[in-house]
Amino acid sequence: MKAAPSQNAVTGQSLADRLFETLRGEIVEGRIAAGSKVSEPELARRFEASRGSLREALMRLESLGLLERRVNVGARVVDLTERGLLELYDVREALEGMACRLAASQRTDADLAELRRMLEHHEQQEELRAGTAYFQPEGDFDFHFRIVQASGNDLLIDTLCNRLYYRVRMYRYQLGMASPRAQRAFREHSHIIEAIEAGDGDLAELLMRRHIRASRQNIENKLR
Amino acid sequence: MKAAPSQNAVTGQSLADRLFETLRGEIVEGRIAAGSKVSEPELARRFEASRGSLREALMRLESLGLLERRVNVGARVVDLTERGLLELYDVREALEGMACRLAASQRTDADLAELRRMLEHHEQQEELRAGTAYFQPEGDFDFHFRIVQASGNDLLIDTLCNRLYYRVRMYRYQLGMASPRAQRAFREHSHIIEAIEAGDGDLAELLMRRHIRASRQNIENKLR
DNA sequence: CAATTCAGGATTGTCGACAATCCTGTGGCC
DNA sequence: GGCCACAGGATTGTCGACAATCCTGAATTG
Repeated sequence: MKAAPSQNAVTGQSLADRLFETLRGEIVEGRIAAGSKVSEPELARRFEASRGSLREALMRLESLGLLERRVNVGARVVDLTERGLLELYDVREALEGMACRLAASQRTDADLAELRRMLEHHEQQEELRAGTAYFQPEGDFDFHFRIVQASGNDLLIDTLCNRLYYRVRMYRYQLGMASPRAQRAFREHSHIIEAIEAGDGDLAELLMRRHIRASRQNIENKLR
Repeated sequence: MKAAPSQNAVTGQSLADRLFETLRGEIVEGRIAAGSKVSEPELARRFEASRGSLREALMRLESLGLLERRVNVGARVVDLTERGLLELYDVREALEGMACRLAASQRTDADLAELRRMLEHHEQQEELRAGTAYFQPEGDFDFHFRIVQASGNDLLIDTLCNRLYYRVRMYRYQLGMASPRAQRAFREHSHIIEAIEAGDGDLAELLMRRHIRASRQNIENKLR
């Protein structure tokens, strides 16, 4: 009989991994305020972990772009700026446009079925709250997430899903961008998937870029 | 008089920073072979540093995509695959195309002067070795680097220059892609800069995407 | 002889302590 | 009153050691 295994062996991830995920959630949801300074000893006490493991988590958060660290000074949560948000939209437009193009040329039956199923699910939820101006952020998120997965490009998937999307969610949570574009966005999603089904990469990319650019324009107008 | 300051204060970077940069160079240039396992104690002895500082460097290399780490197993240098190289091209096509579009709309006199100066410099070097099939990798690199800088989008700049380009250089060094596209690439560069000067974002993006796609096609043909 | 078990060695994950550096506020000086 | 120097406290960077985990290969068994 082996000794009681640590949490490490059970979950297949290290303590630093768990700290990283926990802190990532708190930063994204704003429980740790944007722009605020984070103290290593304070967090180490709070999570009852050593500073070493915590530093590892902080370093990963830095590589995610959620934290900024300066030598001998410490780490701060990035602050949410209008410029940063618009920059995010431009990069997403480029990458998700490419994801659509690739998804259209490399599509599999499984991907298409998944996309169709998701769209029907969203349609259902959409009808339930028809008329409300509230936009389902998770539904929109699902859509973009699945499209990127269907691109089959691991580098693209990693860049968007493991890096940029956390920043996207951070802006969504904290600037609370409820969008009145619900119905229009849904139709746009539908058209994008149709283009992917048809294997029309050019059109799929064009529609996705328009979709994201419209969302960006919407935000830009609201901020002024 | 203060005590002798550590290297830290002199260069404004930590020991882990220097280890990171050194190791990054060795991986990019292949002195640490692609696909090989890296041992923390071994490198710690070699650089006469503690394992802690070295682990920090390794973690940054992981976030650069040059290393893959698995819990309780260790780190390996990523291996160079045809698929990975082609994925890189697709992502670059999307991002650098957008960089061109942004550079065309946000161009400054300083950026334009810099681009022009660089182009003339390349032209000079080009004539010196006219006829040779050898393609100046650094010149091409300069070009793409400067264009991205001129985009003014910090997220885009960071993603390309501080992440993807190290992988690009790793493939260039180790798969030694001397390209016979020298003259054609130079003309393409020239046309892209003209479009940026004219403020034509659509054209600038189109030309850059074609430029990168042609390079990708060239590599794809050579590999088969 | 092949497959399996299980110890030994090596490596990674985690921790606490020390030294170097930075920020703060207090005192002195012009 | 304003500016500068400077000490105190706190924080970060670095290090070595211990514990948990994984890989290797030899012994065992069918």
